[in-house]
Amino acid sequence: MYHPDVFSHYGPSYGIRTPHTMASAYAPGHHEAFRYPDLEHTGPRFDSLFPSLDHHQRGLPGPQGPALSLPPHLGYGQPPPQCQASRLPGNVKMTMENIELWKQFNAIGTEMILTKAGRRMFPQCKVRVSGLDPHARYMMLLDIVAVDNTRYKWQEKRWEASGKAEPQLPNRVYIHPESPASGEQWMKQTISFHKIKLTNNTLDQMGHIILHSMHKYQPRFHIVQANDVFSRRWGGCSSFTFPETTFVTVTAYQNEEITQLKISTNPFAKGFREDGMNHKRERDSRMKRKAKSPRRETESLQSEYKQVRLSGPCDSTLDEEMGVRPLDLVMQLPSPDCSFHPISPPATPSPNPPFPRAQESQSQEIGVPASAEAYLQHPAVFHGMQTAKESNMFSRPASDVPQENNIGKSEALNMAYLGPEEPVEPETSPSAEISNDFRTQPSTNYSTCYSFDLNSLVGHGGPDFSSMGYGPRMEEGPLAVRGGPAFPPSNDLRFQAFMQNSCSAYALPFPGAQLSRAYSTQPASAYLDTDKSIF
DNA sequence: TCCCCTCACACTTTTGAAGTGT
DNA sequence: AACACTTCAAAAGTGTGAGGGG
Repeated sequence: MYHPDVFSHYGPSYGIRTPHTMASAYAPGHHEAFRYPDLEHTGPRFDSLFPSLDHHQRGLPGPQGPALSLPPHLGYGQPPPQCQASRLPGNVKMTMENIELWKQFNAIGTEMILTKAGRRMFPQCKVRVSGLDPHARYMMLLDIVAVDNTRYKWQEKRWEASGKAEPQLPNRVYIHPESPASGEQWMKQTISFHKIKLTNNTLDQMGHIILHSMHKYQPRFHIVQANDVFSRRWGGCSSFTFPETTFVTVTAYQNEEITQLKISTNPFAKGFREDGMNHKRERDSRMKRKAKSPRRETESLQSEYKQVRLSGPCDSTLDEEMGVRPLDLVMQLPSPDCSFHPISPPATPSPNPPFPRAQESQSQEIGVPASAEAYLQHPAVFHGMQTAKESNMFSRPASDVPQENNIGKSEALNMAYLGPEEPVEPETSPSAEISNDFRTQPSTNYSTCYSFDLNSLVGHGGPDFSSMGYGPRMEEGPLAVRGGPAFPPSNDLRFQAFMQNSCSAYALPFPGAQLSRAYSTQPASAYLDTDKSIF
């Protein structure tokens, strides 16, 4: 599990702390929350964020309040608080491109492998969106949240609850590498999140998504209107989940059916198919021959290999892409209806069974993009880099910010759960100023990562934080670090996944490796302490 | 003893640099 | 010289199964 000591390289105030008492707002049996005292003492700063919630419901309590879990409104148990950004218009829809494949897996009980180095998801998350403004720019985010507070075990050929879940890990958010792109671009192609990797390595520095093994999770997709990834202005956001994409994390497959389905549908596992060279039968006979005569084995292998290649092994990539499935693995599935189904209340946690067979097959828009909101407010926290207090170094004092932006939030929250089909509020024109900029909301911790313009970063010697209201003005120095590599004055860029995903896409002058080196050789505090003249 | 995790392995696909042709 | 296409080696993505730790 986490220990503050092992995260020291993230800086002194990076706080993964020992779990404290459970938030009283959570129902009994819910997860044990991490507490972030830095945030707990924020007091009324957060009040305006959730005007329609009573204090005890907010999960963002004052000093005497219940424990705050961070991410504060992840997942299960209670409705997450309303996102401060407006929702995207109601006609924004998302469909899962390979939903049939997901359904096949879900019918059995999807398992996803976790490895230390990170393992890709299969099936992959491929979505399509519609209803976006073709000219506006959007970012696509994905995060993975625990579905319930239960740890599972594989027993008697089924998943059974085996106790309470491990404390939640800091939620990492994957930003699609093509973000931001115009609505037109997003809508004309399948959006694939295939590069996401899952790990059980709590010390992971590669930016992979950290999950616990033997737990149940679900991916969430977020569409955020933003002109660029560093923009200070964020427009509306909408979030979506697909019930079929729920999975249990494992370090080795438990369910033989899942293994076989993965082998038959994942091109990389082709070698383990009946006709594959890595099939058990092949391997066994190879081992026997090898034991007899190593040299002849090699020759025989080569000839076999040629034959297989010439005869053309079965290509299940085609199966997947053409919608053709191995007959023996097709399960009885609920009728596909992937139409958009906005605004569903969060499901009541039901630890068992982990995979209800007849789930609705609609995407569910999370009217409230729970952790996405928290992410946008405290991205670095989600990346395991710093506490909100730390990220608050560049935040404007709450008192400096007008309060009127919260008008209408109460209605928005109610609508999010009561389910009107109409958009919460009219969307601003893409070319117009995005008025609902929750980064300028009171009580918001401004992101140090995305909160300056790329132009200022590249062309003008670095951002002017003071003019942005993010903190002390950096008088000197563009990007060059004295005696070290250049990098933008944003400690959040230490999030390597972001760096890797963003550098090429945004043509940052700092390759991921360079940034990695820069950050790995400097304690986080060095980047945060302006006295040390890093910038 | 059991459960879960890690690692090395053999196989496959993907990626990108180098070479070749137009 | 520039571009498009092909080739090929390296890198990366798979499940397996032995072995180890708690």
